[in-house]
Amino acid sequence: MTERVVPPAARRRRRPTKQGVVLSEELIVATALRLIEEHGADALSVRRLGRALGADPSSLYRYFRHTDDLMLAIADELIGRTLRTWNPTGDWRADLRELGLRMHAGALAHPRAAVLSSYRVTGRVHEIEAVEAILGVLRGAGFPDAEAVRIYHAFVDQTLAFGALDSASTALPGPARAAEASVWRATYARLPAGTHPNIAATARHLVADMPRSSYPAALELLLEAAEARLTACQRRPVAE
Amino acid sequence: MTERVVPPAARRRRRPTKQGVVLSEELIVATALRLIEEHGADALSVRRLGRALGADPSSLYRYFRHTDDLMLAIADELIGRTLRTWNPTGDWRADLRELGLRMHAGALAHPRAAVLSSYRVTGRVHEIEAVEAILGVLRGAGFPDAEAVRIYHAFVDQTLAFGALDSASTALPGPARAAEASVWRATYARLPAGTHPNIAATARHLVADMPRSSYPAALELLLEAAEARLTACQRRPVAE
DNA sequence: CTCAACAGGTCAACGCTGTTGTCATAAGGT
DNA sequence: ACCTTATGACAACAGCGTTGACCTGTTGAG
Repeated sequence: MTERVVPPAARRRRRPTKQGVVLSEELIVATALRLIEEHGADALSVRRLGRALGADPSSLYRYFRHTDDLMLAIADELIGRTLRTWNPTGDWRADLRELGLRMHAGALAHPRAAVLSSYRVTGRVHEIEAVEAILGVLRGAGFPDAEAVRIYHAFVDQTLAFGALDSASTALPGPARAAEASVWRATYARLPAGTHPNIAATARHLVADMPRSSYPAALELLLEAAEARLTACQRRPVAE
Repeated sequence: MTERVVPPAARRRRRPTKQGVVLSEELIVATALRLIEEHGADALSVRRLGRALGADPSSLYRYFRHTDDLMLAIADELIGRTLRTWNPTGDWRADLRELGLRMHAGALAHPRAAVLSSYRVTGRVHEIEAVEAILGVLRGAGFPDAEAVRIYHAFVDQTLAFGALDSASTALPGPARAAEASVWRATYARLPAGTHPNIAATARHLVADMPRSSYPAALELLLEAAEARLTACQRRPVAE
């Protein structure tokens, strides 16, 4: 088969579909995001997307080689949107905290897309910008290269992983979600101290803490550990 | 439609399939796990599972209402297996590290089940046992109750989140997964220092580090931060 | 020892999915 | 104004989860 997809730069003939829509990579991604948000992750299929766009499903294969390509484009768009609203101040810890919380919030704002795209490495422009920026913050703070990459990796994966996890629970169908929320009060808080001493002793804290996301706390722990390593590095510098 | 699924307790007539197999919930779950292990996550479909069992696909609907039900049964089995092989030694840091790595490995071994079950609070026996055990480790180490719950929450969510994240990437269809692995070498490592100085400077480390899971590193960071907090608490005890 | 009830296996069909080979046509460069 | 070809449309394929209807072997009661 001859290559079906034409690189965006080479596209010139903007021929409308039967229903009068002029397709483009941007329009397709935007429509996909809208579909996901409005009707759930399951609503995203090539056929439904085609219908929503007013085009034949097979037309999309002129823009994306397969559905996976489309997912990567969606993921990159999400990264771009988040990055655009972030302006670092120079304080590495504050900057990373801010970016982490922003990415997490961004994921929660598009739960279904976040779940689908969190685990992809896109290699696209927005992602590259993000990598460059975060590495810049860490190296600027004085982390040696190897350590900077290690912290970067843990930071990014932690943020994406929690984003997907928390998105997944907010995306649960209504009743199931309510049931989950009450388990801590209804089940755990009632366990007798005799059989479950540790749960019983901390029940109050569990009920208060567990229904909320632990991402902020986990992020803080990561930043604390990173700072400790930084001072350790600076006290006794390592050869790279 | 009258209810198709009969509760396991009520099952009595063990009628063999045409190919002579006697079905059961246990056999179905075991076969599903075997399928996933032997032929990858994509190999698990109702039809393939039926074929592997020597039964008509629709027979499975006598045991599970839908595929999700089956996935949850598989997940429950996994939790059980993981807990059963963990025996704490008394060293809180080593014990948490061991449990975290075990849970993560368990998730990776059965990616599909992990992705589906990571964000659910079941409130079932195995889960309760795990909560009690982890809280016991932390409180035994000397963490005050509130801090113990905070650490527990971050620890568990981080483990589940990374388990799901890493599972999701291993569950990618073959070609997509290979593509991801090569992005760091093919795209990132080739960016010029002029436009992307930080990526260029750390390219070597990125290529080496990024294709691997960052969970072990993230876990270590969490444990380090926890230890720091513990010594801080012990130096200046807080009123609870 | 017989026999009716019914649990549980089977069959066929529905509508959905991603994907591709082929064809038609209008846009753009010349 | 023409010719090329980019790009949209169509039809078809195999595979998916799921369900309603049907058939049959097992079972416990009489």
